[in-house]
Amino acid sequence: MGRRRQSVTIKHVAADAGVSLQTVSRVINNEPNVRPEMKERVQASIDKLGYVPSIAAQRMSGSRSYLILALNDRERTIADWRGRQGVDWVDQMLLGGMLKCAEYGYRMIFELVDTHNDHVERELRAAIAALQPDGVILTPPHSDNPLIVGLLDQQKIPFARIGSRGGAAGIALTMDDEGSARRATRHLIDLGHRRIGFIPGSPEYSLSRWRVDGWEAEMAVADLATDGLLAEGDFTYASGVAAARHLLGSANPPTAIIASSDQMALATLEVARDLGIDVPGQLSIVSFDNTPVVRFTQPALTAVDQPVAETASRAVELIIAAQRGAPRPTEPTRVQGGLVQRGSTAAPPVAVHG
Amino acid sequence: MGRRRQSVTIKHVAADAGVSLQTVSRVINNEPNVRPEMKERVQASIDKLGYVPSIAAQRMSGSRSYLILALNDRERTIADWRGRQGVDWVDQMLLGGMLKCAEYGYRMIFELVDTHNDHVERELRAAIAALQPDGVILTPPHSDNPLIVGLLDQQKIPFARIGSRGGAAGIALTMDDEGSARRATRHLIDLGHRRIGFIPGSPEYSLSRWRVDGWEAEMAVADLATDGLLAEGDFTYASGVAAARHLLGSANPPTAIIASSDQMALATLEVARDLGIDVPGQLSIVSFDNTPVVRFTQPALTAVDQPVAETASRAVELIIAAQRGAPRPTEPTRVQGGLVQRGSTAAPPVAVHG
DNA sequence: ATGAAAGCGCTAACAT
DNA sequence: ATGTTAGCGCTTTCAT
Repeated sequence: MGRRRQSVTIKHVAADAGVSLQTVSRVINNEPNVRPEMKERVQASIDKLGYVPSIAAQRMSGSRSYLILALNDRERTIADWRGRQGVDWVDQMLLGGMLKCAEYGYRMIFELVDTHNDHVERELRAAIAALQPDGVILTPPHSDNPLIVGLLDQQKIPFARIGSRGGAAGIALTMDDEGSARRATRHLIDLGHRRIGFIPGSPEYSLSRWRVDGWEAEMAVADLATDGLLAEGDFTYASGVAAARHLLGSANPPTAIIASSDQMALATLEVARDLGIDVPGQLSIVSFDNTPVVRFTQPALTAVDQPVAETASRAVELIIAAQRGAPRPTEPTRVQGGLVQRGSTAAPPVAVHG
Repeated sequence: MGRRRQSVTIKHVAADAGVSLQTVSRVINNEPNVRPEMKERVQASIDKLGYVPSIAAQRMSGSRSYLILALNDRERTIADWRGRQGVDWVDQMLLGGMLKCAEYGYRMIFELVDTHNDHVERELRAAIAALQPDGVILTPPHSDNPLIVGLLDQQKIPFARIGSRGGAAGIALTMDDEGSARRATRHLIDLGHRRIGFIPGSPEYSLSRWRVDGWEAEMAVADLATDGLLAEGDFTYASGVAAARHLLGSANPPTAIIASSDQMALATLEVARDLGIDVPGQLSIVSFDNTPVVRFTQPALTAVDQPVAETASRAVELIIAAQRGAPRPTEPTRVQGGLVQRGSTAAPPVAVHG
């Protein structure tokens, strides 16, 4: 295919309005030092000609690229897509991030990078060199990858770290994991549960720990023991099966289980079914994520809703603000999720004796 | 934030290798007229310095942008995201399209455009002017929108039309809707069904008609009547409820229903439950899409799997080929889907008499 | 087979 | 408040 040239350029607008290129540029970028009447005249020409600045040219002259790069873990994301378990993390990121970008005239470009690869840094460097994004959004586990964080910091590219409490660099945002875990625990305690088990996520994710912290804190407040109630998990269905078997097969099993992912909650439900344990009659289950499928199980699962879209949206806003010179927030932005109550939680079975 | 300059440019590489900019450019673009030894030397410098060409600069000088624009319907896509019904169309497009793009060094940018808006053309023009994409992927209903198709054709941008049989312009790809409908119908006929109802999708989508065609054709082959068996639908749950009520409430109701979307199939299942009709004992259901949730219903739904990822992948390949001068395919590319059999289909109830 | 020069569309820096 | 100039990083001419 032949070369494609811009049909309407800043030159055309300048000629049409009878002003210099610079004035047009000033109008486009909302810069000061343009008389209102001048601005109007230029805007009229822009509208008339249907002029839209070329992002490539803008970027070339040292300005913004109007591109925000969203980085997700390759392995996990592809597994989610292929698995077709209805994991809608990416959709929700697009919903929040892309739409917010559009409001500001930015675009979001999605990129997969493998955290466990030796080439992470090279991959990221390549993406940055090729696209010259104005900002980067990191999701777990990238958010706490020192190689990635260090590179971005060094290159002075504003970046958001979703699911991280941050540190010296970047803009940290969390979905209030500790608070969510506390609310889930509180919900179960309020229903009368005393023995509440917890299946954590992969230790590679900081948020896994925070959720455990939340559960422990709320249990402590209610003066409830947690011994033998913390299983092991890594977000996957398989790990959920093992964890649920472990918890439910113990001498003094819990009457409620909080799982750090829908997949593990689904696994817990399945294990309970296998063991002839009625949900929610004999066992209550709360899950994390609230992906679409949890509404279709029998019973539907009570779940912590992760505000992914809202968080992505905030990340975009914060990046654009940073790009415009806003100071780096000192505290992590905490976007609070909700607890959606469904059929999997109820009062515990009546104790036979004290 | 200050201006961000490319850290390693073609100049650095040229200096390091001791050649002209031009030679480096030739190596990058795999152009002829470079001695192998020269090429090696340049490549060594590129690797050493970690050089990656700036897409913006490449685009500026009249070359490719390495950007492919995927256009989805705004209203529908946002509704899917917000609805959180597990519609994973976007995920599957990314899975197929993005990964294929990556293979060729391209990026996919996702954009929402409102087909029903008077400004479609302006919106699209703006996106094209801003991004200068090397190709565009259209999904229904954009694929058959004459305004969009016309604009793209006129601008000589290679574009794929998913879910369209095409016409004078663009590269048409279908998911073999007619064939899939035939296979679904055949599956039910083989089980012994004679009265098979059909709930079509929105008439705004050409593929809705093709599916009806497939069903009618297969019914005709088996010498079965279709009178009173075609309902009305528009893909939504609500329309599915109305259609299912209509079909199941008729004097001579079908023993099987094919729904053109999972949502309508879900609705049919719900209506059957309300009416005390056992699935699959008294009624078989086949759905279209095979989104994640259909595995979690009771019973799980037999479904036509739409090869979205594969189709997006093919679209990218065809666009890149076109961009490199390949002739436009004369026939639509047909990517065949599969029929996933689950618990919602079985033999019809035994007839009381003839 | 290689190099030099011109220019893509835009903005930063410097005039006026 | 507006205009002029230079140059971003690269590819396309057009030399050699």
